[in-house]
Amino acid sequence: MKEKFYITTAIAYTSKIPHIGNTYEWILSDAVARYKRNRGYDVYFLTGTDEHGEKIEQEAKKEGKSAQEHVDLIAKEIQDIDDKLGVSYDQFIRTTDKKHKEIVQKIFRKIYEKGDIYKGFYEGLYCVPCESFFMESQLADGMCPDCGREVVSTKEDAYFFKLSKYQKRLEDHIEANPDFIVPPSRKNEMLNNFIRPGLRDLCVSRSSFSWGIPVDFDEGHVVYVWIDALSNYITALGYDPFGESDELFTKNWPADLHIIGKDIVRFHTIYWPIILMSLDLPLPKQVYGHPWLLSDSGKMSKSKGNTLYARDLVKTFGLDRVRYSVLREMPYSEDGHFSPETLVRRSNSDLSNVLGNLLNRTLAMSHKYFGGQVKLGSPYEEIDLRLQEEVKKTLALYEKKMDSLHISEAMASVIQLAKAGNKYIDDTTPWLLAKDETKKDRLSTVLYSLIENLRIIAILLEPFIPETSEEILNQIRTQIRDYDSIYTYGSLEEDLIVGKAQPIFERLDLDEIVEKEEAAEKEKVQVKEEAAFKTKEEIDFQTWEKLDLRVAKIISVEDHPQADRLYVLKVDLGQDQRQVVSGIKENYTKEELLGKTVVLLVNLKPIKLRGVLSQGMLLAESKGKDVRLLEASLKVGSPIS
RNA sequence: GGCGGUGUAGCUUAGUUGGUUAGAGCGUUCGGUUCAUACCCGAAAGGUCGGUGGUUCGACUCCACUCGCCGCUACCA
Repeated sequence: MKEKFYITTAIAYTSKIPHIGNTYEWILSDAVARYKRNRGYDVYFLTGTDEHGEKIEQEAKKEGKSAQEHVDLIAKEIQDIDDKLGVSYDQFIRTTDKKHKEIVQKIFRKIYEKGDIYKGFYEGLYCVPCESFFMESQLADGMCPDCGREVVSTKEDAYFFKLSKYQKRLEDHIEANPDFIVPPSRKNEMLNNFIRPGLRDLCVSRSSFSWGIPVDFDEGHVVYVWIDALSNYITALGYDPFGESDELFTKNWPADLHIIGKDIVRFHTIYWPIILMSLDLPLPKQVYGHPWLLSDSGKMSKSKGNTLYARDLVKTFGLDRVRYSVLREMPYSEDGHFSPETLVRRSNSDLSNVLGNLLNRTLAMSHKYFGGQVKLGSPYEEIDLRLQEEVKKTLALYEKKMDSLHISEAMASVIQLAKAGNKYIDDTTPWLLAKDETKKDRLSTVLYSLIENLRIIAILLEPFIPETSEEILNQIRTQIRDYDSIYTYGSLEEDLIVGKAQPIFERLDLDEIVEKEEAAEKEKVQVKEEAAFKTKEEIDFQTWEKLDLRVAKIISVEDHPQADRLYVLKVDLGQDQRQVVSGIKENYTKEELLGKTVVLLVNLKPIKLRGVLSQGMLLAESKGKDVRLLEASLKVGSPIS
């Protein structure tokens, strides 16, 4: 009987269309899932979407849609991206699925009945006009930091999860199972920052918004999104806390591997295990908090305008180049860097020059010398055995790296084998053998070795570049494609007629691509700017007249004593001087600011910012993180209208 | 400011219990080859392992301090 392997990705949050950095996780998980299948495991691969929460409710409102319409649309897009990336999931779960919602309600009730969830009060300081809660530390002189008015302490009903009850058990489990959280740096982070200092009871219900799964025994409360989202790993399998769970569940739980981003390790290694403990279920065997794929200019985000989308990349470069390069650029534990340039470089060097060319020259020679006929004409010689030794070494290294999730290094080991093939050609000089009729048999063995080598390489590359893997095997025309066959060197059929060489990866011109990308980028930015041109609410002239703007000169600049991103400025208004706190430290040095003539909104209500009084606001143009002060040329103190 | 992470050749990086000349790929330079997608093969140059101090017979590896980046967070009127 095959051993099972249950692997999951985090479910994608459906507030926005994910970029390549988000998408990376699915490719990574897919590579692991494919590898495990190849190794003979009965793999169940789950992915999906996380569709509840206040943020989604707001996002939908902004677009004038209902929450359901919004998530339907995004979930469809996400599934489409998965499909276009060749992600071989077995199930795509949505947290708005009826089944999921019902089971989450049962889970919540089960834990409540057990006494691990209790009803309490969410206490906070509330500013009625602002409709906001604040913590003691957020207050400005005991007043609302937003409007300066009084706040009242309020209590709101809420449910809490007794995390502390399981703290010791969790800590013991993490320590007894060093591979439970990988990489180890993440494990230490969890223990030192969260678990050992003590877990506080977690508020697991919300009543301030409604887009979520209702608590079925208390109207007005919805289940906290993380309880909702994390449960997907068992609801997808048909877990039933009260009755009989589906066979899918009994077979697959506990999960063998949760692959998630390093930012949500906390939820998966603290909250999730405790939920499972409360339900008396076994814990997942491993949680891998993978690093982030950063665009060359930093973490990808829409506001920076350097966003790359998987589908665009696939369209431009083809699926396997994208899969290959994101997986290859990603280290095991540190963030990786990605850009179209790195893709092109990687594709040319590894895929075209090393792999593609090896296939091409091998098949070309086979046809030139034997009409494509494969034969093992003479016994292996020393050099052939050395190549076989290389195969054996590669296999061991590859499996070790794949088993420990060092994907990029596993890939490197296969490319290394392709390089060994290229070297083997240079060492055996088939074109010289071909000139000597008596060495025909020797030549056939050389080519047999090369084709067998390629067959093995193709099989090893399947988890990363499935389309190309198949294409290589097709060109060789071998039917022996199972992973186990590579343990026995020489599984390749004899008397095979290989196909004609077809380039699998054309070389790409970096300059050309960059040019194209830049042109496309420009267009995109333009479109974005046009789309973004929305004005704020109209105001009447009287409102405008209320603004008192004056020309001011900066006469001193000091660092804010308690906030490293703020300056404390003194400005001269002619008849008066003012102190203004401003967050422009990232954009201006002290020297640059000193003496500048700028525009100040002088009748803005004064406020203390981290203890320092600020009497007004400097006007600036801002685009993303780029902030430039408006400079005036008039006399200090002049009003502006 | 708080918490955490990180700093190895021009670039991207490996380094799993501290042990002889710190590995690799890309890039660069030189040489070779022609079966091949002007590709491949070989060689070379390039690192005071951020800095200082300590533990040790011995430190990239452990400890302390320090500098530089990054993330979360406070704060950006």
